Amino acid sequence: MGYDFVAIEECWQRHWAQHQTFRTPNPGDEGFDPDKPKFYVLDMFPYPSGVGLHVGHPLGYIATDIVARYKRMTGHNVLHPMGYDAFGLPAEQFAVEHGVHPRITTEKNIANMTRQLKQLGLSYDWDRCLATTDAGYYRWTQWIFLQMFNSWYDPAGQKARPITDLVQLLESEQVYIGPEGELIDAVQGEGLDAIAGTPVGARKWFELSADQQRDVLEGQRLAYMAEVPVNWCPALGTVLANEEVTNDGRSERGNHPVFKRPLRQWMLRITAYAPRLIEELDQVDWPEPIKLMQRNWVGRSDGARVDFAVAGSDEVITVFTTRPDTLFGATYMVLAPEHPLVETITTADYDEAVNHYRAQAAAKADADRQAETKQKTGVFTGGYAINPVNGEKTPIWIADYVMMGYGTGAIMAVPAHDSRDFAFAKQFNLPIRDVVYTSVLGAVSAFCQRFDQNGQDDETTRQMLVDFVALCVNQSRHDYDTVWETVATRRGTGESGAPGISARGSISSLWQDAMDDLLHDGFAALLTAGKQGRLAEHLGEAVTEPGIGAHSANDEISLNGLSSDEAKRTITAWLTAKGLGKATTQFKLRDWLFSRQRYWGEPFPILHGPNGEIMAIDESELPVELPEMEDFKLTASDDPAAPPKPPLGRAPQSWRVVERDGVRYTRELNTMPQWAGSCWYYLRFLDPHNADRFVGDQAQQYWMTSQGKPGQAAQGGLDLYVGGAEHAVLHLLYARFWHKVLYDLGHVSTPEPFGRLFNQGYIQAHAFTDERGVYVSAEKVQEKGGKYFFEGQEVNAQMGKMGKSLKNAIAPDDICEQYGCDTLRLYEMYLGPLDQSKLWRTRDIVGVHRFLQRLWRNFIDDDSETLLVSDEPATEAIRRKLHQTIKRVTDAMESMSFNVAIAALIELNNELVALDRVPREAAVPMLLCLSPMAPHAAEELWSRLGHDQSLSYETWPTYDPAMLVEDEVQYPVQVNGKLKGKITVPADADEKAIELAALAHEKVKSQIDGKAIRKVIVVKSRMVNIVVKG
RNA sequence: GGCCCCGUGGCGGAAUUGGCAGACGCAGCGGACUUAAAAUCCGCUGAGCAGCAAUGCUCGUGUGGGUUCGAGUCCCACCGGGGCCA
Repeated sequence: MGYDFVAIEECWQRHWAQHQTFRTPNPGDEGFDPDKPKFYVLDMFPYPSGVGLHVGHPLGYIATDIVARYKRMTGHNVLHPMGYDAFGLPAEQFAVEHGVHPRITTEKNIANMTRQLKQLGLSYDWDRCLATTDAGYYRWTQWIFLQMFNSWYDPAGQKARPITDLVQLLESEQVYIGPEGELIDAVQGEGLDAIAGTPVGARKWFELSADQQRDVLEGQRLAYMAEVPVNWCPALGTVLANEEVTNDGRSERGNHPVFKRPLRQWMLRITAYAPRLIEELDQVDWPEPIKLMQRNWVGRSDGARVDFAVAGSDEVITVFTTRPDTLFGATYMVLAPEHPLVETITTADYDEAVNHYRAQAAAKADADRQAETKQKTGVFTGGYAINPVNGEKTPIWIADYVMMGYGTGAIMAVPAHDSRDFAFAKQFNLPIRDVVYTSVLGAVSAFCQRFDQNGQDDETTRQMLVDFVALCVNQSRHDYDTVWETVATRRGTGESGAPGISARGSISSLWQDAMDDLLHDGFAALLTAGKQGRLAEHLGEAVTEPGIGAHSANDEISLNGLSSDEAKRTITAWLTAKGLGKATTQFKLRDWLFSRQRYWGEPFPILHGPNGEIMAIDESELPVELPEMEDFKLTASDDPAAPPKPPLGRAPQSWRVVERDGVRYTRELNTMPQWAGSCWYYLRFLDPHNADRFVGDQAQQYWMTSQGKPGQAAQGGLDLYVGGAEHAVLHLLYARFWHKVLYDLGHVSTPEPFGRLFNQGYIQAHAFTDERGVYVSAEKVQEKGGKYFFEGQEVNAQMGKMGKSLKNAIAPDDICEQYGCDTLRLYEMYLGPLDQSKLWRTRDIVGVHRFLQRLWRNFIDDDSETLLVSDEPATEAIRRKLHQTIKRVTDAMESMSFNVAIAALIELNNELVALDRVPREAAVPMLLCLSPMAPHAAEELWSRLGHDQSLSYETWPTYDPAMLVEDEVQYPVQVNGKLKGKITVPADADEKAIELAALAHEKVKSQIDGKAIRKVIVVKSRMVNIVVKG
């Protein structure tokens, strides 16, 4: 009969289901053991797609399953759930095309995916399975939204607080309202004018009308409505978040064009959390690249706000710059075309040109405006601003490379030290003035100041320049006068170069090349540029590196000679003292656009009143269920100006209109984006059936808080979260934000949700294109002599991430049928390191399948079906191999190097092949070691060994370190680092004995014969190295 | 353009973190069993040179330098592939 994987796998999957082997009790439940440490391991939330899984999907699921099974055997309470992120576009599109309600499609897809997952033998606690589309789930998604709606971010306490707290602060006049509706702390008097008493322009709460009071609160809520420029995608009929738009201004889903247009939409105030989203990354154990991507996305930049007075007016242009050290080099200013001051500043002569340009800019997409390759455009306004550091009149331009959405919508342009400003200045002939020098340019500049060619030939001059620069830079010298003396003297004596320069010819020639770049127009040009402080212009590009300040001084301060960091501090302090500016931190992150014009999403728990007032639905009335509808047609359109029409606008009036106290309200017709449901699902898994609360306190505290036990995420949160790197900024950023809000409001007990994150790589596969470049089904491609053919035609082979779009998907169902899921599990893990992308090759599967067959034959006689396991003790050699294997597998489990664990088990199994009977003392631990990876085969053999219970909760085998120590150790002997021979000495030999043995080795003797032994290095139980000379 | 990650046999990949490079698997070659094939079992398999042979020598982890008694591993520069941001 042999290894009958079909029967075995069916049998054990049924067994686990019937015995609820993997049901995990919560604290307080029957069967819960409070003495065990917890381990929460989770896969990223999958979308139940209609085409089902391909073999790339389960890669992470198999890995987490192995970890879950391993952790159960090492005495942890393991929480390992699975569920579905089931709202989203495809089901809705399917509904449009086929008239099937999205709920039906979704349920069907979920059922299929569950079947596929169960077929892989994954040890999920299926009792905890959930879908974001369940009313019992999205009820709490809506509840969390209300938490945000009813909260504000207290900048003083750096945390979210109930909005009622703010009302109290306002009523008690601890907080005033500023002219722009901003909050002003009455005690601290935030703001420049607030020295004592009520700050200028600030109002008290009672001075406001009810409408004004409402507006102030709306302006503070974490969930708020605002008219903002949004990413509008007419083809999808919906708006998108910044994170859902690609670099080239298209939708991430579907690759449709996206346009900017102003719309009144729901927003989440994620920007309030920008500093914490960066800082608190320090608390989690995540791959460094993902942390980096998050930091970059949040985009903190430290700099200064600087005020430029407009000449001949009271207006002030405020700019933000990260390079206040270059302020003396600001030779013009640029406003975004939309900047509100443009009209005031523009003089009559320039009115027409400015208006024309503004109209042009408005028609362009942001992505086009930012593209650096595009030629710079702009027009002069006729106005001038006063540079606060030197009183210079600088012309004010408008240009579309400056955008209203970033910073203040105005910049000071420093063409010498910013590439975009440089290109613009070149285009419009604006002055370019050096104010920061790198060490090389600093030396060149110093040389130009001191040099007078005086009839000397160019070659000598060039050599002097090279020597001067090389001396200054190589020795980091800034005492230019002394260096100048040296070089000048040397020229007089006819010396070709100082020692240390010419002696190191390569360095000297390096400088020659660098100088040649500067001498492209001859000496006179360089000298003039150097003397005038126009080296950047001479070089032909902006010098953007930090360096040493130059040409930057006024009567009160000087930045000359200061490093860029010192210069920034100095000038910022000066600006602050003068009331002309202030140190400021800015973030790239924008607030999260939270409305979508879709049907298949969570409805907002919000009502709109007849006068535009917003009213939240009471918690007790949740959930707001999606209305039944039959017409899901999208109002997609090619016209960017067409107004968005949410499908819920066609919902029955009985749903849309709600009466409260005699007032008719209409429901919010937008729905939440798909990311909403995945922002907190890991919390619902802790207590999925709780009808009274989004998650019970006890469960939340137990599963989310680290008990400081080995293996747990030290900082709390999930102990292991596994998924693809594509969620680096979207899901992981959004979920951290929600979690922090819940934390601030006291609903969860850790500041971070995911203590440890692991990114699995992709599975790649060959993909094939025909001569038109169209992908053809990889299944039907045949190989002949290194070439590939599809239906007789030769096709091009490529590599790509497995998936539908490349037509190279392979379904796990087929592999399971042919080899069994234990083989599939082993193969996927054996492919290579989990975090790397790797190539799928179906023909390699036989390798691990043979391993399972060989294992089976070692345990069970093929003909008689009898057990080939004996109670005789194992030989010393087998016992050693076993303990080595246990160690290797255990270490590999801890580091998730499952490929190495499998290799170790294959080695052990190969040793057993030679035996007639497998000793029980080896068989038992071997099966336990194998069981996380190939659980069905392991369970079956375990039961054949006479056990009547599943091995899922057996204790993980331990190894005896003494068994790893050999009696005799082989040492490689090197001579001068090269392997020359091997010696075998007793394990307890001391270093002297090892050394003597090594020196006595015949081959070594011949190698060191007649040479002086300088040193012998003996590394205990490693190697010996003999260093000889001569 | 900036930042990050990665380059090891014909292929996927190991290498106790600076200490015998190539574990394990695939593919390939040879042998056993078989009427035959499949399956299975045994052996060989980085390259070059020398030798009938056992074996010996040399080279070898993208390239070039460096640190070190010793480098796949650390540092610098470059080349190539991938990712993120502009």
